[in-house]
Amino acid sequence: MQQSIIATVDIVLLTLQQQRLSVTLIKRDNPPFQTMAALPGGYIHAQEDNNCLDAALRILSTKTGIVPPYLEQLQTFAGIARDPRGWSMSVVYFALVASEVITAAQHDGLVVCAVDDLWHLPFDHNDIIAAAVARIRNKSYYSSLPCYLAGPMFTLPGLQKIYEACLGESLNKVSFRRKMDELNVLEPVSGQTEAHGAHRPAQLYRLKAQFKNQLQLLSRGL
Amino acid sequence: MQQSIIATVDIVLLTLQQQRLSVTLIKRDNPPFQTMAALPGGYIHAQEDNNCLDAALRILSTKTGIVPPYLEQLQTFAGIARDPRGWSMSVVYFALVASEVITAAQHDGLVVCAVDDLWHLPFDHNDIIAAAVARIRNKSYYSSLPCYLAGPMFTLPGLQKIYEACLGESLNKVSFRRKMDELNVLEPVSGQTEAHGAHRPAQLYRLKAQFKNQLQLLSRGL
DNA sequence: AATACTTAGTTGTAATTTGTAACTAATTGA
DNA sequence: TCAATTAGTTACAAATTACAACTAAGTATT
Repeated sequence: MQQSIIATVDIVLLTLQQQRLSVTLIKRDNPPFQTMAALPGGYIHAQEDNNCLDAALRILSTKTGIVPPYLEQLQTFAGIARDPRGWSMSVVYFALVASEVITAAQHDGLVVCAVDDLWHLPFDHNDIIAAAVARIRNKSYYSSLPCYLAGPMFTLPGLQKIYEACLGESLNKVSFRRKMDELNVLEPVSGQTEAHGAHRPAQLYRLKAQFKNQLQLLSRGL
Repeated sequence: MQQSIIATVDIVLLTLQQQRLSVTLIKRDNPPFQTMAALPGGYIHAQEDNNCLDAALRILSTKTGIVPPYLEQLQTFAGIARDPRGWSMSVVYFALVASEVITAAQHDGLVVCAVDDLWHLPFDHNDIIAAAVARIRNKSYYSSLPCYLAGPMFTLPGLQKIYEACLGESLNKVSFRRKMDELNVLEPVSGQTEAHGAHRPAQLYRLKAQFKNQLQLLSRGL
């Protein structure tokens, strides 16, 4: 009745490059689709991975060297059609990082591509990325999720641009600031401002300590 | 590197009994936890199940005889601690049905229990049910999801009671009707009303045909 | 048959929320 | 000193939402 199957974890690592929502791909080392760029992924190790989140963190760390501040289970994809070797199953996570983190990761074969410019990818990775983009778009309307695409410090005008890139539409300045205020996840960095050119400098903000690493919350079951 | 694992599918089959959100459990036939009530579940069959949704439908049909009008992937649970036999992984779905459907299903060992009255269940099934309840609570604020807990025909005052049971709070009559109107998923059953006692009878409504079975939409990829 | 009673459904208005424009503030360079 | 540009605030208009009071439709009672 029961049967053994191979389960993998794939991660949609999203970031912002040139104000565009982008996904991180890796050139594949092994067949099938060897040398082609695809989502970072790997097998679940039942001995060492306490759960799928651990597997996602391990794989992401091994293949990219990145520990993301935000990681959330997206969906599990399974079926006969997604892998030429036959029936397969993948638990997919999506992660958010600032682009500097990807730039700093000196791993070989990393490709960052805007999600709107993607070519045809191996497996069902186009579908998976589309699902991840839909999820972040939707959550950007009411959550602080896009903050994890910003660096450790950012200005409100800068953060607004990030939200606009996620949502694909421009936002009203006052409404945006009201929403961020209600979310209550930001704190001003006292005395710190960001000057750039002949203008009034903007106040710098950062995530409050308790929101800096969403992984801590996840491991505590929230 | 890669290793075989056993993957199961569990289903949180929710319904409304005496205006209370309730879950359907089945007495277990086999160890571990033999004879104890737990979520309906079973092994994924890679040959016959095109994807996990198919597996969920097959298991639900086999164990309860029910084909639910609404079925959605909830989350995948994995880890060492959830099963005494060791590391395990389960793709969990949640389904919604009218209570008449469960009453009509003449399968042995079915137990329907209000989610607020649950005792300690085997495996991590309490956690799983809590996640399902959180999902439906949240979605009830903006979606037509609770409609699938009603029978084929229902009145607006009756549907409001269902929404209130899902949300755990009372709703304003005018606001509720406005929301349902905006959702645009209901149609009046012409000339049909439901009389009950010495009062003005209420108009009967039903889901528009295209929303009657959400499974069709899912299999088309929406 | 008139009326009291109860629930269904609608209408009008108050309260709240959201969106916009116009203002003030702060900085640099001419 | 002032023009230019972006940051941030304030005041108000528009839209949405919540509530209360009303009308409608049925049965039971007198």
